[in-house]
Amino acid sequence: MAEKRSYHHGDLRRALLAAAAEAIAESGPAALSLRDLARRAGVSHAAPAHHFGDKAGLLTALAVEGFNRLADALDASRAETGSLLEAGVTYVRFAVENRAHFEVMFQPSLYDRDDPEVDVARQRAGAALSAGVSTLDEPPPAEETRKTELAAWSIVHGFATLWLAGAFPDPLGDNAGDAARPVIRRLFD
Amino acid sequence: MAEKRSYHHGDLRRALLAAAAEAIAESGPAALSLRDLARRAGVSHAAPAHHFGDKAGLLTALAVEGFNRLADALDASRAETGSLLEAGVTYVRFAVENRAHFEVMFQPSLYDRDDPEVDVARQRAGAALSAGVSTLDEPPPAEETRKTELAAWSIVHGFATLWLAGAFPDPLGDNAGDAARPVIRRLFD
DNA sequence: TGTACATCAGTGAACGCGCGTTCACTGATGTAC
DNA sequence: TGTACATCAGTGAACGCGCGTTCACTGATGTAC
Repeated sequence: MAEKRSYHHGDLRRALLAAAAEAIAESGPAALSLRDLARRAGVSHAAPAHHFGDKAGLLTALAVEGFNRLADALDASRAETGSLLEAGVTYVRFAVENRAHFEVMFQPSLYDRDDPEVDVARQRAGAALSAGVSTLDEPPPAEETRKTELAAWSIVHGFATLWLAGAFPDPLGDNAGDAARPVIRRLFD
Repeated sequence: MAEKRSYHHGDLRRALLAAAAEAIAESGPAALSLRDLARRAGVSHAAPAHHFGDKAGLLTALAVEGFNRLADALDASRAETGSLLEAGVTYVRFAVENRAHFEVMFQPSLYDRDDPEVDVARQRAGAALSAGVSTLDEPPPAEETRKTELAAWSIVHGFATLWLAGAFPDPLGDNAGDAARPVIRRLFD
């Protein structure tokens, strides 16, 4: 865990973000405390303030990281499959594999939604999402494109959210992406 | 506000639930404290414990109330319109009008998900949701029914969640239900 | 290659605050007779 | 109709705890010469 023991951590910022994601996955974003974070990272309790100022600053950084990861995943999916259905599956998989980031991203009261870095990252993700609709075999007419985007976004976001909340009564297996595929497909039949 | 001033409140339990919904709508479920609740209801800080034990107990009661309200709304919608599309609109409207309940209901780490009252209320809501699918003009074949249910639930849940999070970049008006209608319709075209 | 100095990351003690919880209490209500 | 008593809802003082924040500090790193 702590290979080199020195006064300076070396990469504390990254370590704190990772610790935050871990803590949030366990107990939710609101239960997070900077002191607990410092404990997890093995530094003094005042250290996190050096990098993020306060909790909102930390969560802002986490949101930026999350939106960028989502954009990366969607771009990669589009490059590989060129399929809106698979982009949707990717979205669901992202949410489950990056639960903490996902939860923070869509709870903007927790962070500084007007932060310019957040804005850039969110727009990247939004563009990656929109690009997926153009990959449809029969792209909808222009005036319908927006509704299709919203419908696609809603169905994958809803599925991911319900899955993470444990809301589905019957077991759907342990792979959220695979479970989502036939459900999302109904939108395009 | 406080018409009759007496030692006994009369309906403190209900007043506390209403105060909780108000506080949660303002700052989220995690920021809720029993002391703040007592302040809002104008009683001593130790009073809430009499009715709910602790915070989880309070949120459990709120979740029960929420699932029952949702079931009531869906049942009423089905009785009036017999339309799955309108049931979806009702779901979205419920989420926006009962934001605090909705947020708690789908964050089961906050309350006692195994509470028998919660279970009953949740099953009521689930049944009301499923019943909507049978109102489709062309009900899907049996083996497809479940996927249609999940798709319908996902799209309305996702739309509601994204709306509440303020995630939609462009303005969609101030009526969530009306904004959702054409989006949900895409699932049934 | 060596020295001096500025900069910066992280420390640790101290503080005040709101919280949940406990507990002996008090005031109101309901019931038995 | 009246009295005694049990029950229960709500009180308020007290406690210990983890938190965020502040601040003088210390150790490591980088840079100028």
